[in-house]
Amino acid sequence: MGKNISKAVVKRLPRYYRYLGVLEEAGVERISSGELSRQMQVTASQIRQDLNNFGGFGQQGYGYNVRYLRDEIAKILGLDHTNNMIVVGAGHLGQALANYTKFERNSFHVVGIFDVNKDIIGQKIRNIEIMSIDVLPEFLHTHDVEIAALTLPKENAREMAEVLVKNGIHAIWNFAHTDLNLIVPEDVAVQNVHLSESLMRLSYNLKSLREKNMQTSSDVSSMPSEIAEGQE
Amino acid sequence: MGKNISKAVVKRLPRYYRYLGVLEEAGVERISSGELSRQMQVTASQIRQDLNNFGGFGQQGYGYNVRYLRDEIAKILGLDHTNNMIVVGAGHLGQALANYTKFERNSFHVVGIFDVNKDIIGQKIRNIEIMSIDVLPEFLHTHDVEIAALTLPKENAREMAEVLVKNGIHAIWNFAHTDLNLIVPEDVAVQNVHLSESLMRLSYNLKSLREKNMQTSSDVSSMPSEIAEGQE
DNA sequence: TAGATTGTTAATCGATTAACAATC
DNA sequence: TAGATTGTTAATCGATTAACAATC
Repeated sequence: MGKNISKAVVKRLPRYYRYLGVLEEAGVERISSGELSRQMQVTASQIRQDLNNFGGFGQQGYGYNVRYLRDEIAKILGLDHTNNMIVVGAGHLGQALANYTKFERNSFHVVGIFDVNKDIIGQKIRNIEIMSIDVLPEFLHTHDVEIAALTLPKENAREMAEVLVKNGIHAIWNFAHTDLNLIVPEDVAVQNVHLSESLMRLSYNLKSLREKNMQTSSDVSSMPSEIAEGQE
Repeated sequence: MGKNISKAVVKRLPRYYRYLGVLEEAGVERISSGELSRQMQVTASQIRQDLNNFGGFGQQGYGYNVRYLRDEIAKILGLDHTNNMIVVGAGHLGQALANYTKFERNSFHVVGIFDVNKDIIGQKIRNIEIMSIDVLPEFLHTHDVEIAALTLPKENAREMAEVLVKNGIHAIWNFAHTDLNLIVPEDVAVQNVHLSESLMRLSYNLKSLREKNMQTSSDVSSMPSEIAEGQE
């Protein structure tokens, strides 16, 4: 129990969950690690290793029962009960998150939205009123909130993270372009979504694919094939 | 040239870039790998190894010039020239991306937004008109577009990815809850932002921190200290 | 010059893949 | 039972960290 699961494994779990959902919807009852590995483009070995971190969910000669395995992963991820979430920062991104109804299928329910901007306080997003940051502490003490999505500019994010933690939040979904690790005690989980950084990685990959293509095409045409092979 | 850089390194580059930006704004001229490692909470060794994949940017006995290093990383990431981007899908998330002006500081400019919904076609977001998907191919042939952000429901995402690729897009920023790898040829870069999966990882981490805390607190109180230590 | 710090090689660590005995 | 496929151990691969000679 409580075995330390590597970050790499945790990163892959939601993807397994997604593929199993697609299979279940398609009416597939059982699947082998081999077949799943083909669909997901990973090795069957990795799938079996990953799952066995949490227990033996399969059966020799049969494979895995899709519905059962999916339910087990849901439990592992904490999707077997409602997770209430607040959104702190009602800018465009915060509003988009609050509007995204599909989170609810995965147990995540937005129960409050907060902002400092007086002009938008009182507006409603899907029946959820935008409230003033001033009432946030009281809200947290009177409601059962698991997760806070933080969509503020980086200037205000750290300060707000401290307020959240002080008022009992133990999970921060951080969209601000700053690191909270130094701010937040170690019993608080932080998951970063740094969109700018994701975009930069895309830009890097675009660039390096271009360079690779230019290189290989010129290699083939202008170089003796021996050297071209050597560079491959 | 064209050395294959590991994914792990590419993932860290934008974070270096961010920290160097903060340092430059603060007027810091030079920094050693040791000092940067303290601020970023990584090892100095890793910083030096990472940077040396791309060349020797430092100087023995001095460290790294902040402005110079930042500019070099910008070049590596392709931020030294304008990257035009379109947003395909003008839902809440697509609109949030189009509204996010800070991408521009990093060279990313939204030059078009597309949707199928006739009701919103013609509306403007920051001077950028929402256009019909029907005119997308023509737009791509008459404009210089590097990147397409894909913010459609998963049902339409794959089909649209094919259209984008057919019309010359080589970089897709994928927000749809589906994998495009099988759809897209290998000279097209795909960067996934699966928000639901990120949220699930947060939920997992929250859960496992809770379990760990419960465990250690009960260990200390109820077990002989030898065993408690052994489990630490 | 002496001190500081890089660039780079070598050692360690962890994650992935392969192999196969166990077993349904 | 025979065939299929898991669970798990062992082998390989890659990434991180440590160490230190080179050098500013």
